[in-house]
Amino acid sequence: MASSKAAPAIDKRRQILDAAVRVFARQGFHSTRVADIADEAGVAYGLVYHYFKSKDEVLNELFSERWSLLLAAIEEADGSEATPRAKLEAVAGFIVDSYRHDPELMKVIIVEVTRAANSFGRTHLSEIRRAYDSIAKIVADGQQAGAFRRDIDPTFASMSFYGAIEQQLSGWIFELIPATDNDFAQAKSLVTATICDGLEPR
Amino acid sequence: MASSKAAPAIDKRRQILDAAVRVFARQGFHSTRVADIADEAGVAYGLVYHYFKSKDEVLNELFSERWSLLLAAIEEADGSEATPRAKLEAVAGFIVDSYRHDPELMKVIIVEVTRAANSFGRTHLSEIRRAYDSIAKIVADGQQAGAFRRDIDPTFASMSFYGAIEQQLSGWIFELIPATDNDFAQAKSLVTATICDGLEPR
DNA sequence: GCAAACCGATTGACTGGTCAGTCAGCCAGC
DNA sequence: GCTGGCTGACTGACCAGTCAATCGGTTTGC
Repeated sequence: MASSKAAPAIDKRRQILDAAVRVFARQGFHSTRVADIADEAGVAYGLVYHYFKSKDEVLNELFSERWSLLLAAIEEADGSEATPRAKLEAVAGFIVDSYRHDPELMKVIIVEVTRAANSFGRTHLSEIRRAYDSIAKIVADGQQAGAFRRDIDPTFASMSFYGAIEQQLSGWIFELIPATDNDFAQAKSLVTATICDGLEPR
Repeated sequence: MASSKAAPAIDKRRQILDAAVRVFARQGFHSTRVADIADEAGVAYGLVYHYFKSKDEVLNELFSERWSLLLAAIEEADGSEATPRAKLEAVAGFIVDSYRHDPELMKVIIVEVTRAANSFGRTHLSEIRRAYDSIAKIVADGQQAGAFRRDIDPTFASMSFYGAIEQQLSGWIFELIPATDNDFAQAKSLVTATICDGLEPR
């Protein structure tokens, strides 16, 4: 082969993960056979089990890789000097950009984990919760600083904010609403505008 | 037996549907065996196939029964003389009450259909979309009437509104947030307050 | 009245097909 | 010639859906 020395092991592992994203996005986790992943990756069936304990572990790895980035992004926004509103906008922006950058991966994460209460959602509940909690903290600090009204529970606001964004992504995933670069750009500011300013005129 | 003439057929069918809700809610659709449904309903395995073409059809029936009520409720709200904001509040109220009244059924519908893009979501996409569209219409009419600002796309607002509510239900379903009668009552008004007034003080 | 034919509801053992995961060995590079 | 990444045929378990048989109530014929 062309590549001679660099550990091919890591390449193959990555190859399998990337292939899994494509196949999971196309067929969904449940109707994906391990053979489909191996085929898509161009490796032998058994190699999947060389790198991963099970089919589940492939999905777990995909989720954890990405979710940790999201958690880091939220915490970075929270730690910044920006206004609470700008912090929320940064979070929304990160999520939208994640989708723009790799829609298939985000589709898999949302459809198979985040929204799958009975299967993988259970497994990753604590990681998912951490995201909600961090967003709630941004809101609570905003209330403390007088930037947000105090009669809305921060946890509640956090769920609404995250729910609104995820529903947008779902709309794109389901192809219920158009998903052009322009829509992505709009979504970032509109989510924040809706949640912070409200639908009623000021 | 005590009951003599009334068709027991219909009872058994209902019995199977009700049992299916419980089992689906407990184990999820995918890890539910048809035998589990039959056992829970106290009927023979084969009877499930007497009343339903397949395991899928049981879930389809459960979804359609409930979703048609939701669509009717949204359209009734839309047709009323209330303010746009009150219409949204009525929709939120209906959904929250649905959960309060039968959390297991709502759990099944949300987890297995509404949020399952790759399986049943696909099948029922047009029914789901109809709900989003009806909510968008309420928003659009509100904009027309000057009650809502016009720089937020009605489809976008509809997704945010519905997403915020569904995320609340998900929080209850996942047991991430408390679900007392008081929380239900609060949620109804807070969703509308958040979406219509926004987080920032007026 | 009564029995026989009838018929839909009900039963549950069985089958065919599907896959996740195993494992015995191959071979490329050192 | 050894090591470990790599191969893919194989197996055991699982389960949706089938179907032949039974049950129990109703109708028909006399």
